[in-house]
Amino acid sequence: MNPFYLLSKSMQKKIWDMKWGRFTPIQEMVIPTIIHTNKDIVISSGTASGKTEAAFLPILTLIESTAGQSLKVIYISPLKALINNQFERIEKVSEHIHVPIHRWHGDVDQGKKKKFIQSPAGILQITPESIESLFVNRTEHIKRIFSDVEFFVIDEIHSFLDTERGVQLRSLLSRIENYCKNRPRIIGLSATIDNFDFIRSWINYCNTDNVEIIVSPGNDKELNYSLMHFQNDESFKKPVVFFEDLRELTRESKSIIFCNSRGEVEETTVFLNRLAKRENVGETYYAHHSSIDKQEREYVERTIANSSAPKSVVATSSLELGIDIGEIELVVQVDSTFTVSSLKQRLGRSGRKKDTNQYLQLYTTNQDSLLQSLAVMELLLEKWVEPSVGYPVPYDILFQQIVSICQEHNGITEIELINNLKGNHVFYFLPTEEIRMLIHHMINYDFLELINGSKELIVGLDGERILRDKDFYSVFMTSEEYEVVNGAKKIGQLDKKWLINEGDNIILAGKLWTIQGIEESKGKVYVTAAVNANPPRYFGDGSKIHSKISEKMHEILCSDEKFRYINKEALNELNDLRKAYHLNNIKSQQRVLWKQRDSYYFEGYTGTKIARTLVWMLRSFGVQVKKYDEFGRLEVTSSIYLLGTLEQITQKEWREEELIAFTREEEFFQSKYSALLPQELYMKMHILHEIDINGVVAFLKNIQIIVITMD
DNA sequence: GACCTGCTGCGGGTTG
Repeated sequence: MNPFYLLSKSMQKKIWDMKWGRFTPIQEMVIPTIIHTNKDIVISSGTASGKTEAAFLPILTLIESTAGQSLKVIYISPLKALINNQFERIEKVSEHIHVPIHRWHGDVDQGKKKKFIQSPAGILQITPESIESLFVNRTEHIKRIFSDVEFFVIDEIHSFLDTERGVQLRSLLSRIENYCKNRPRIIGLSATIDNFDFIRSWINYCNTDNVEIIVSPGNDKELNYSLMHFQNDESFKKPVVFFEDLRELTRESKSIIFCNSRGEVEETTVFLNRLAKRENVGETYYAHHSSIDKQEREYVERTIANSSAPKSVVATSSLELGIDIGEIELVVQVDSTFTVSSLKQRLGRSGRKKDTNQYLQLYTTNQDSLLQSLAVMELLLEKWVEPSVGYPVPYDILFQQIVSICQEHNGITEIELINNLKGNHVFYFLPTEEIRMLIHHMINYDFLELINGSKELIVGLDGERILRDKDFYSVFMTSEEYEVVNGAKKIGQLDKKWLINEGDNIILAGKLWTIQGIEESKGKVYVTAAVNANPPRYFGDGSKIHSKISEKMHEILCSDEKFRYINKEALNELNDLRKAYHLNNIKSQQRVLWKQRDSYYFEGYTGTKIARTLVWMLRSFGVQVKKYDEFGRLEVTSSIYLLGTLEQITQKEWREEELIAFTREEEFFQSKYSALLPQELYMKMHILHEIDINGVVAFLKNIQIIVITMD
């Protein structure tokens, strides 16, 4: 049966009015499943395949007769921008059917929020953090608001699977369920995902069979791609010819140029605009990243979306998720992404229009990046992406949620609290003794307080301090920043860890500035225009590379594959890297230990987690690791023979705890609330997030180590 | 050698 006839009369009329030709394949599959079954559903398909409508046409059909009276659907988005975007899309579909739609996030004004609280109905579009704020600040209303909810729609659900933010969200959904007459169905909208089992249990561990995953048939778009290498100089500066080539490439097309850091975005934007100016073209390249003022960013998004001229945006992963910037013809990636899924997501931003193809240009500017880019691209072509693994033992989020739950209940006994957590979808599996240990720790440190003859728990004084801070609602870490202003105009932000002085020249938002003054108390930096400047530095986490990427890099070193999509300079560099490997006829299951006088270089080419664990194991045997990188390449200077130690590592019975003494401060796990946990629970988090003993042993057993002496 | 994401309520005043 044509899914059209499954929809309500008003939805059918709406589709007529919008002059839709036909449903997309994903819509044809999803509509009957929502209407005819009671299942949770994950809709996995590329951008612009009509996922939102696939979910909302049938949902509106099911709820339209009663949606005027109470809240039926909670739509959750990781981005405020996406809420604003989708608001218009959903409003369009539900125009004439009296289903109210409400937006709720940090930028929505109080009046609108008040109105919703007074008469909650229809659809609520909200962020995880704003759900948290409802539990904390609107406690007396939540029962009334949530009781009739029938659907949770989670947009970009893949972005929640492996993150602390996802743990928080899933906990919040559990807490909402406690107030619902019936358990709401979960509909997830996702880019391509792997590891179906994991996403099923993320949605409903009690009944994974009831989660249907609907994957759209792959698109028939042709992918055009190539890689160009421009070796940087000794001071790691990108050569001018690289920028000239990039200018040439983007002169006639609308493109996104992805860089790996905010500083590179700034540098690239300024350089490209200088080249464009030489051709008497006006501003053509726009910078986009999180430390550029929001208004400026929105201006850039609009300019790119509405421009018919070939303008381009230079961005970090800030433009990776679904923010609408119109049709993009070309995606450029400067140096390798850290994950395959990131490259896939970025490339999906081009060729969205019907009958257009996808164009991807990779640039590399150093040898590692070349090798890594090839590895990532090859894995993408093999259709591999990093599988979801979740966020293990989330005691840090448990800490935050306990504060929030105590606030929600305004007095709860320890037994009730534990029962509540045991019924929570993300905490149920944590041992009761450990939950109790955390609660008692929180009482001891005044995060919680016992009242009513020590029977009931409320938020303690130090808990209040955390709870009343506006920083409470999000669970991810952020760094402190200065606000940069030019007169009354906000330009963006600078990382406080980066030491600046008056008179320094910086690039921000693609423009050059001189720092005129720093007002520490207000956290403000005052700037005026300059003619010459350097990009600022921002500080982030280290990178964790999946084993599969490192292994692929090693495989490429061993092979003599020419890769038809790379230029001559890239092939020359690659052959240069391969020389020693080819000369010694190294095979892909082998790993080389290069010996040079008193130094040993072991090129492990394995994942970052395994590499670090290996380093700690080596240190425990007294081997001094001088340097190591995220691909497991390490340098050792030691009289102890490394080979023997590696052998011993595979034979020993390891306990994770014994590696802790050999871990440097900066190598420990860290998250927003991790420092507030009892030591024992914190170490559990560290162990499960950072240590992989079985991984190291399996890695060492699967490889054959070849010792080569270099002189 | 990184990147991204988010965020009180209330009362009292002014403005459209």
